[in-house]
Amino acid sequence: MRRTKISDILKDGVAGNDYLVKGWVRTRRGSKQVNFIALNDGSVIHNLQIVADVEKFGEAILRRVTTGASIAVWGKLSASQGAGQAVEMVADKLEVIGDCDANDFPLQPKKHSLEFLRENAHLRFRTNTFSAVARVRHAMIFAVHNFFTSKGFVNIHTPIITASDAEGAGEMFQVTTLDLDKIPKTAEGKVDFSQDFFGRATNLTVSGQLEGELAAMGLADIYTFGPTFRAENSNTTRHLAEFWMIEPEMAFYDLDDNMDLAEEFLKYLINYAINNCKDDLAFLSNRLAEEEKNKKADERSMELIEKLRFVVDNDFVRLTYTEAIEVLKDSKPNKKGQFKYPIEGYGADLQSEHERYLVEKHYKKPVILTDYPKEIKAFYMKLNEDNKTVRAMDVLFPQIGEIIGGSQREENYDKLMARMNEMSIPSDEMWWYLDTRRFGAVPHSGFGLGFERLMLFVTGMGNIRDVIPFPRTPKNAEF
RNA sequence: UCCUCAGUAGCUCAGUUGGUUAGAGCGGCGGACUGUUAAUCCGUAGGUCGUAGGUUCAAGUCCUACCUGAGGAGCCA
Repeated sequence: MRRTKISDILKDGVAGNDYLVKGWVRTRRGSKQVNFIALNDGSVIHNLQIVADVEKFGEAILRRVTTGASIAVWGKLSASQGAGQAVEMVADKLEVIGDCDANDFPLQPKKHSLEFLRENAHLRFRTNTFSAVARVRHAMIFAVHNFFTSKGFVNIHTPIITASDAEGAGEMFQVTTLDLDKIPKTAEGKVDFSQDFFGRATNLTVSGQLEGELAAMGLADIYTFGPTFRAENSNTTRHLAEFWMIEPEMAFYDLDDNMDLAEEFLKYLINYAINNCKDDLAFLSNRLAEEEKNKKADERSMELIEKLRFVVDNDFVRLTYTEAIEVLKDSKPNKKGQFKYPIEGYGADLQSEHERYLVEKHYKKPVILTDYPKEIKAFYMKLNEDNKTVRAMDVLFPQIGEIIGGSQREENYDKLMARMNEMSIPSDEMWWYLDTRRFGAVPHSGFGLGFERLMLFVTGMGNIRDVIPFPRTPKNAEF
């Protein structure tokens, strides 16, 4: 008999039919006569209840059916006599596939803290919360490719090892095969990278954008979806040293086209989750409510699915940095001195507290801020007519802040060179990037979406380390 | 990196102004129980109180340093 997944049994299993299921035991309970086994195989958040007659199987084998053990069960599906589940399986035959010493197994049939599960990242796939997150994560990965495929975008694998250290997106991890105990030095006493594997200094990528732009200057609409590495010593609930980023890059798109795409993209992804991850989202919604039940009413977040619907159903607010500064300057917290960093006027770098005020208090919906002062943005962003601001856009979400950062790119060779010189970007190393501005340059735009930040929003989880299987953060690369 | 808080049994936590043999619930183990829903009931084992110093007659409790974790900030996605 072939194994049937529990998700399939719950969806279209026929009472009276025989099935074979395999999975991991969540709990076993019962009396002298009958045992109930909650079995989960990862295909769905729900367990299948196995009913096992004690006399039929004997104590010896049932004792081995402990929390965490893997078993195979042959049996007949039937309507459940007990409350709590519609169907259950009455076992005819039961085999223990892998024993699990209940004394040593860290997971117990009870609530565990997320911190504890993080320290047991190798086992947390067996928990409701984490398996739900993992399934939603997969659905979102699929939806990303679906969205871009439907729009005729081409997925590009940009390099993970890069020689460019000029991307300006943060501290980089160095990649080397040099013996760190015997580093070859040049005559000037510097590290002699000519002896290194690539014959030059290399790093892990902090962004696929520059290479993405090259591809867009030929394929027109491309996107990347790959790992990204930042060696920042960031210790927050929304930063990882290794994360996944989606970076579309579109020829002939101006900033408005870019914003339209970003908004449509986010709404598509969230809508996809609502329609395709119902059970997992319902569970995660409960989990969130449970976690926040001790909070004051006004500090609780909106119900998860309601929150997702809200984003899908409403237009994002779009305003320029300069307009945002005016709003913030006239805001109550600013006048009452409640901001740690008071807003004086144009030029201020917006802090988290300001972004949160705009998104969570003032507009109460996602906000796209555009046209930031050039001083606080990257060199490649297109300069506006005013010579002061650049065509940047940040999409700000409640709780998580910046979920997307993007811009229209500077396609004018001279202006780009000027900006690079102003910001001391070594243009000679970037000859290949500059070449696109020499040969058939076109207006183009793109953005980067932090995949795990999207996951935070969709799942309602509070810590980015819980929406990626094996988080990489400062001092943590255990698994 | 900075600020704040925390580290006591396998897990979640309590431990009163420093004062006898450090507690609970859950989990484990043993037993009871005719269908359970994190089952219930009875019994039982289990702790160098994060590490290293220091103050004191006496430290889980006070002080210092370090380690680890969490939350916030910065950097950003």
